[in-house]
Amino acid sequence: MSAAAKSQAPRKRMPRAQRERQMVEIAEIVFAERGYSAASMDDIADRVGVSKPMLYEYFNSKEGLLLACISEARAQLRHVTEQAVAGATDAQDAMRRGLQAFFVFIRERRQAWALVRHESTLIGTSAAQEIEATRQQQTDLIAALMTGYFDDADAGRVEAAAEFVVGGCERLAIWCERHEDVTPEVATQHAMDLLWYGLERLATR
Amino acid sequence: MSAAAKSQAPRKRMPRAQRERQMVEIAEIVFAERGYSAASMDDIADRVGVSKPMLYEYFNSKEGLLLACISEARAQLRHVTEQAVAGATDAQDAMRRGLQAFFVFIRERRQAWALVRHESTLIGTSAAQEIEATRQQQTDLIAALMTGYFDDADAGRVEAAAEFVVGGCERLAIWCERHEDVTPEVATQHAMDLLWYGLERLATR
DNA sequence: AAGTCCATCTTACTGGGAGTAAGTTACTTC
DNA sequence: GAAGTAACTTACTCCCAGTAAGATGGACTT
Repeated sequence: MSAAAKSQAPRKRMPRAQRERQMVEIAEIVFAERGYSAASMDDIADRVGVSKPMLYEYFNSKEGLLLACISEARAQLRHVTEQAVAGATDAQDAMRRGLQAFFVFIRERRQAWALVRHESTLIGTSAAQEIEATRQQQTDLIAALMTGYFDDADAGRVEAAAEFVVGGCERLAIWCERHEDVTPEVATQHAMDLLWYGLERLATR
Repeated sequence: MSAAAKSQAPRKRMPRAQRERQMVEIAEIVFAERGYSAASMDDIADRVGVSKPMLYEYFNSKEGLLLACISEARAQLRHVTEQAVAGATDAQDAMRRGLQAFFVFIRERRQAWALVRHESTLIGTSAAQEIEATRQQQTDLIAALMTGYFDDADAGRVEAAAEFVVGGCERLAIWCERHEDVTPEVATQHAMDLLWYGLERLATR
């Protein structure tokens, strides 16, 4: 065995929970850098320093592993957004804080965000559902916020608006990635400008 | 060979262009119904009534075939949107017509739309680029429309708004799929309401 | 009408990665 | 220190994307 063994610590055993966390952590990196289908379970297993059947023991399938990664990211996103909105004084403030939290999150956790962005291949599978559930979570948060702060009783309209906001922010976040100079603050400002006052005031004819 | 042979016409030869069209048509169906990764090239080849290497001869790879499907859909979307916006009288009218064309398109061409929705697996690959290019196309159309009709000289703001609109509409379209009763007209109305006048007028505190 | 050319098409394979069966090792507990 | 079990491994199978090499039929020439 070579003298310069990379992590030749004789492969310690570790409790399931800890190993799972480690696997998810590394899988997130590999999925994000190679893409879901190009990533191989053998590769992930190697990097974790464990054999492939362990991954299957804990996550059942490649998709199950992806799912765990997405769930993790989703929980974090939920947490930061709820925290941010909690102290808001009015509707505009709440919206601004929520948007800001989102844009900060996706900048700080690019890899996790990439998992959601580079949607799964898997129509009708649980991973696709999990990604949709993440959006649903954000949509619900926004819809609840609107229902709390706004007068409009039309549920359809509130839902539609919430969906629109989620989709718009997702796109805007991707746009931000192409423009290094656009900070979360600027992104938030753009979104608020549009969302709050609309396009009408810009129209000249 | 069975008497009830499904399409036992002795497998006619046909010119490349025509065969390609047929392949794309069938691939679109199979990708949409099975999902990209679950769809197999053997299956597609069978349904076309041709052997697998023909698919590779014409499209080089599975991803190449997907790419052809997406390009096709993209061209169609571009066409209907441009046609719709062409006769507009003012900014609001242009936006409304464009949105309407989009929502009609995705209702009428669900399969094609599903290809774009169920994003590829393939980070950094040409199929992912092609999907992004489709969004870019729509973003550019909207940005051009805004630049033509609005006063705002800030390019960043116009781009951000266009991105937001594209993302919002994409989400709204998916929301529509879950609500059979939401017609393209209603979807357009929701989008216009939000986009044009913003949320401010709804806020009560 | 027979020969030549090449686009269309086929059979029969390789390689790689997802998923698994069955067995092995180290830690805990009595 | 023996038993029991959680953590782990080796060594496979099978499926599917992609390919090498060759067969076939139609169009065009002479």
